[in-house]
Amino acid sequence: MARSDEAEAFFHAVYTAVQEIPHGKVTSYGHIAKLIGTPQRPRQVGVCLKHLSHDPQSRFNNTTVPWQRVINSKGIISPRSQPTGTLNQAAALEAEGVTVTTGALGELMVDLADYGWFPSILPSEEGMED
DNA sequence: CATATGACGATGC
DNA sequence: CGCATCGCCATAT
Repeated sequence: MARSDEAEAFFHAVYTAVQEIPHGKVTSYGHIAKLIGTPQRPRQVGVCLKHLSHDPQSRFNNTTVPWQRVINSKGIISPRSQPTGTLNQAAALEAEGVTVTTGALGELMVDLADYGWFPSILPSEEGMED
């Protein structure tokens, strides 16, 4: 157990919330952060996905967690370090029926008005493990 | 252990 | 309404 329980709970919360995203829909890092009760840490949500295990044996990995459905609040796929991953994410989204538009600068945009998934935040619903 | 960085977001101007 | 800066905090070096 490398990470503390608190961090592990955060990771778990993020992955679980991401799995709640319906097929063919997308949401933002900030919204995920709000859903799990930490609206001040949208960056950490990205960290969780970056650390997402590639091990098919793991409970949460890049196959069981639809990380591709998580983009930034601008409706643009976050241009991380390499364009390959970004393009891979766009391809995965299109495979689900999500239309991805390529901007003049090569930014991959998704129409949040059509594919955005922003459920109401009910504290008694997400934070019910009391 | 101190500094830098990042798959973000809000705010200032 | 686009760009600069700050805040947030786990990881990396």
